[in-house]
Amino acid sequence: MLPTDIRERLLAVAVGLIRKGGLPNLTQPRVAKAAGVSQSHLTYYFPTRAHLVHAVLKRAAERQRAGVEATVAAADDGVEALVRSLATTLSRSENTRVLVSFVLAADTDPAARALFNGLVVGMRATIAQMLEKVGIAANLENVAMVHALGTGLAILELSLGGTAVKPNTAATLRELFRRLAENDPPSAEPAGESS
Amino acid sequence: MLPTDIRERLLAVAVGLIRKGGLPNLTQPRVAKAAGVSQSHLTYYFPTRAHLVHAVLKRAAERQRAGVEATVAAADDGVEALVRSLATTLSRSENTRVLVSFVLAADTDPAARALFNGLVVGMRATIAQMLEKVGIAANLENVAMVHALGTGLAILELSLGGTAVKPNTAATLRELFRRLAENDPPSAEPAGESS
DNA sequence: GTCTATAGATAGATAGAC
DNA sequence: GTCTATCTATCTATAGAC
Repeated sequence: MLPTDIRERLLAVAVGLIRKGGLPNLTQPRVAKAAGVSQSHLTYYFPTRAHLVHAVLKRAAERQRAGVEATVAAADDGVEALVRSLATTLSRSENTRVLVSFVLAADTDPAARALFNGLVVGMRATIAQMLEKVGIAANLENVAMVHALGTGLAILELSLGGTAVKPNTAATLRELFRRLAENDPPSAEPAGESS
Repeated sequence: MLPTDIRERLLAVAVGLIRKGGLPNLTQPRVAKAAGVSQSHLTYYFPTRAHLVHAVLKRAAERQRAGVEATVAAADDGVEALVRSLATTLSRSENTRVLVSFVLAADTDPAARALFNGLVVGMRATIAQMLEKVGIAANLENVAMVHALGTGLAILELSLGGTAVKPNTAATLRELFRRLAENDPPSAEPAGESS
């Protein structure tokens, strides 16, 4: 019941709206109504929609990271457990709607882009931990590959789910991990790679 | 100057709006204005916004496919040429905004989902051609992997472009192709692979 | 801090003349 | 086929009382 209690509830409600209907679903009237306050009271905490979106995405990013971090634990039980846990996380539409919201916001708002930046840095760190746990080199190339593949799979799951061409997320992840594990460390050419 | 001339112009204008500002940028007043017709005349051709979106995405999908198919030609010059061509295509924000528009529309509209379905089928066929040209097995696993990775890279380019954490799209593609080329065909279990 | 009320903008859609 | 005009709904934002 702190003074910030309502602010917290507003954020929680707003994150829920994004998770259920994406960024287009995040409107001030809807947030206010779902939180049980007047619309102008929402404005009291978040003067403009941009403020609201920024705060909500920040909050959503934390939740998103927590979700992926939870799957790190699964890596303790080996690659197959990790694959399954990851596939489950990537298949959740709610999570991907948050991702897409970031993409939309980042495309038009530099502040949102910076936020997404931070989320990505965190994601990469988490992915690096995963790879180490299952004995795959956690270098930049491998982390980038897993990150990009995971991103793509999540997007495809969201927009193809329930159709005939729906991606086999678990199988694709399994394949990638197999190849990353089998290969020698990505051998740089004679001169070596800089970045 | 066919009777369908204006309809075509409307579609062309609408695709441009999506490529420049994504689906949120596609509004009826804007399409009508940019095409130089009245808003109600737009309605004459596309009675509702859903009709418009459907027609526009269909048109955009053709353009999208054509873009990726153009990169197939690059595969004739070897993997490195293909990698560069692909990376360029995936880095174009305009192309990715079309992709994101499909994702958004598909998430709420079954008709859009079906359209995206068709686009994906075409994409996969094109990717299979690419792989064959550069001597990589064009099986389902490899095609799915390239498709998902490309999708993820495009998304990350759009939302991280110009930042410190921007993905190295070409390098990541190169890495994947290297690994796909090196590995033996994804050995199926004893029984062999069916489809 | 919290509200009611409302202004101002824009979008989607319809009516009806030419 | 093409237009003007308008209706309705929704959203963002502000004013001002308590």
